[in-house]
Amino acid sequence: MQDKYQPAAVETAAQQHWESTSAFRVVEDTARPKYYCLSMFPYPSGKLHMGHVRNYTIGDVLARYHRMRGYNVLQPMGWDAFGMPAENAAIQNNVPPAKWTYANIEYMKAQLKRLGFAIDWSRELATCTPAYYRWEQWLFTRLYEKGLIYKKLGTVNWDPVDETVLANEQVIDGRGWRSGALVEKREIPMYYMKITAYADELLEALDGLSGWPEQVKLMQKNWIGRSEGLEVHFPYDLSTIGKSGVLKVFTTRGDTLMGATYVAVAAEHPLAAQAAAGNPELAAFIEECKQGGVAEADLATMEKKGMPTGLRVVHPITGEYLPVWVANYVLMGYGEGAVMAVPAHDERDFAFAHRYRLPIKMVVRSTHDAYENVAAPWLDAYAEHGRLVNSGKYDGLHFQDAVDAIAADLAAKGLGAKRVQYRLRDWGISRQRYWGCPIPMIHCSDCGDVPVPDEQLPVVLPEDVEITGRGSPLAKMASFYECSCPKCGKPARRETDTMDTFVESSWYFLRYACADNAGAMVDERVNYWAPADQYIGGIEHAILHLLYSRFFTRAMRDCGLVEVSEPFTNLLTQGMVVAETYYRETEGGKKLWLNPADVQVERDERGRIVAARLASDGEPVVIGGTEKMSKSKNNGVDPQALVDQYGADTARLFIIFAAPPDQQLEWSDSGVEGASRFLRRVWNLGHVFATEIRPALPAVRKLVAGELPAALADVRREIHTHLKQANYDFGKHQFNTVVSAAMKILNALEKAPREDAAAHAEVVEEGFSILVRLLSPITPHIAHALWQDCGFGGELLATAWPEPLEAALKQDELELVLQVNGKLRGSLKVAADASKSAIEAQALASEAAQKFMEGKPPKKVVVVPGRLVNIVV
RNA sequence: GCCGGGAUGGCGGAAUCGGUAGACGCAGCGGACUCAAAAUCCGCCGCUGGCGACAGUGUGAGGGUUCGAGUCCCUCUCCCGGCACCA
Repeated sequence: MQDKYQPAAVETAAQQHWESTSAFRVVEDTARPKYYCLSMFPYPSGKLHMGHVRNYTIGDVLARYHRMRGYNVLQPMGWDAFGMPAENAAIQNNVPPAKWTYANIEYMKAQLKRLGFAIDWSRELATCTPAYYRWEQWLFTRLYEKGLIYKKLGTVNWDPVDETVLANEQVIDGRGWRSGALVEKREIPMYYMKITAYADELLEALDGLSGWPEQVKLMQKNWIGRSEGLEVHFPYDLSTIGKSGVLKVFTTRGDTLMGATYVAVAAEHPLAAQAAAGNPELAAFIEECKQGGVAEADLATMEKKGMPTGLRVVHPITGEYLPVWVANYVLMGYGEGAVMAVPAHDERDFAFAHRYRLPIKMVVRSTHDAYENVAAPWLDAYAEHGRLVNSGKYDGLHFQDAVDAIAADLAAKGLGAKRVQYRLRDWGISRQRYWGCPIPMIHCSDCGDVPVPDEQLPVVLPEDVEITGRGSPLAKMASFYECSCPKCGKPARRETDTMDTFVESSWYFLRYACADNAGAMVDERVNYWAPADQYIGGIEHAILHLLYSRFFTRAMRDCGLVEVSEPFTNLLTQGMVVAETYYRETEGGKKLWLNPADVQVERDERGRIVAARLASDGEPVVIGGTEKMSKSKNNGVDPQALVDQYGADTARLFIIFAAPPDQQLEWSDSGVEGASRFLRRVWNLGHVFATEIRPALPAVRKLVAGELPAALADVRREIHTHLKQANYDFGKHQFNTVVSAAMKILNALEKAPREDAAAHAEVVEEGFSILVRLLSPITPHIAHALWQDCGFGGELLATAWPEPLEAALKQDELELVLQVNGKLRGSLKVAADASKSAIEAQALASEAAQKFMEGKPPKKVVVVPGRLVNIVV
């Protein structure tokens, strides 16, 4: 055994051992409980970043811990390999997306291996390979035939200069990021997945997900947004619209129908187009509404504007004429593209009506005393439920009765009914991009849209393509889109859109179960492994990715492919990795971001940071605050450099110790030093144990006989107490305090008295073997080496997890806190089995109590067993 | 704008059911070892007052419930994540 800790040698040896024994390759085994430990697969962006290291370290800790608990553990890994960055890299560096992606995968895979994760690499998959996406295409055609995929118009960001569709991320302040052109909304035909068909099930099933964080379930619930309300039909006014018909709206405030004073439609609504035909001013306004991107955050924060159309509709109850307005805040993609406006009881309508001097009619009297009329400014009370006024026959009815009565009257007239509406919209999956899974459809002028037949799958994405950033590459490749109709054989055109990359990530976790099957999407092995027992990934995926995956699992269930409905039993959402930022302002007022590695900080005598300087020139820099590690802020710490300098175990230990998994992790170079120092101390104790302490072990063990000297019994109790705490913390995934417990155990072992060498050796042997096992999921390499070198016996991976022993934990005397009037005034030693009244008597008699009671009689004495005594005077 | 979350020493964080606030670590300060430095080891370390014993005070701000609140309730401030084409 080396007397100094040499991480590189230790880690290479351990990794070679695991490799040569295929330690992490796993097959189905019904004799043991299975544990499918899944981490979100990475996008192969080039190099691993700290977020990846954190994610996979947490996953690995769980995987290794459960393995020692006796589970049959699967921990797979793959690559979310389609996506925009590959196209951007292609434009920038003139590298084909496929080549760029595969090179990145190769590099990042080597990095993952260097970190020692217990991954079954035989199941590795990359979504950009035909072997993977052919099954996505196959499923697409099944879902299309089931009616779960359909085509309709969708709104996209259009860059008129580059003639291309932009992602929301590529629209900056309403302009295209490359061209700088003003972005417009444009409607194009797209394929949609009918996730709304599962809206109710996705919502209801949230209650059963006891292993998910409440906040994630709440976000999903609000995202699905089930609301009960009324669909109301406003008949067209023939004299202004010139034809019969009805304008449909949905409202959750059917009780306020009598207060509706106008209706508003989206700029793309047919009535808006009709009115604009003879009204240049309105046509100009509609054009204006089309400017800007489609991101909801932008739409929600922009100034609410509108214009009258001159058209009217008829109020379905009163028969009054209501004006039809075009408003920029009404969206064609939501519901019917029209809303009824009740300015007296809706904040947005209230502001709009004030701005355009539209009538405001109060129809609900709230419980709010001051609420007699709806005067500006807006009060939240205006939106309360209450009894109706100014509503004719409905006066006096409260919310639910009013909705019921109005719904009944609307139904009698055929002008509306109660309806459930979801905020959730169907999932538009068409992308006008190259680096994605081709949508397997063929457009024939005679037969219409025809799915590609199974025997023609996969539709292979050509890899010899030129990426320019203008237009859609596939739409320019005749060799790709020219084809013949599978039905009639005539020349036809292949669909040139690719799928949203969220589609690949919606089922990869099922494919891991049988990644080697070239003949089917999934096979019976999926029913052994699914659902994943633990899923680990960033909180930023709380809604979209997780909801799509839940939907996809159900869609595949209904195609008979899997038995389960929920893909992930337990969910752990990890926090971000953040680091300090530093910058200098250039003459143009731009910020030049400097990497923390190149900056030295100055501290005052208390250790507070007072200034920072660039190491290379010694001149000051501005301290910019902590932010998420990113390229743009240049505050990333390269995991590779960290592993090269300190080793994988130190990197893993620091990441686990620095913060609980679900909170943000603040990078700290000195914290890494501390982690490294701790591992050196562990190694040193291991070395001392193997060379000096172990030979002193007695032939007959006193641990078993219970004859330890009192001081060593205390050390042993402390170790088992920390172990108990660590096991509890493991259960709630609070791994940072598991490390704390390990540190406390090491402190206790180092300080254990050595007078009785034989008894000391026994306590250290037991305690150190606990420490090594406790650390093994977190720092597996050093644990592997120490387990061998200390002669604890057998393969560490196959060793059982340690459990605290009741005999070691037993205590005769407890120390209680003594309070007088809730203030800490002393402590109290009591027998472990003392009764409440005995404790009370002992407390009252104590010197500290006498002193602070100042002779007054006790009014009340609170005794919390094992904790404290509080005397109230 | 809407939805969700967070705030505890100089810093990261701990405190399990409402029961000793600051475990563990980092930084800092003092000391030992050393020719010296690094490494290592020992001690101190929330804030205010006090030589000290000790006292007061303290978990983003303000109120409340309780014998007792970091923890529960109400109001507010700031920061972070998501908002359907970043992944």
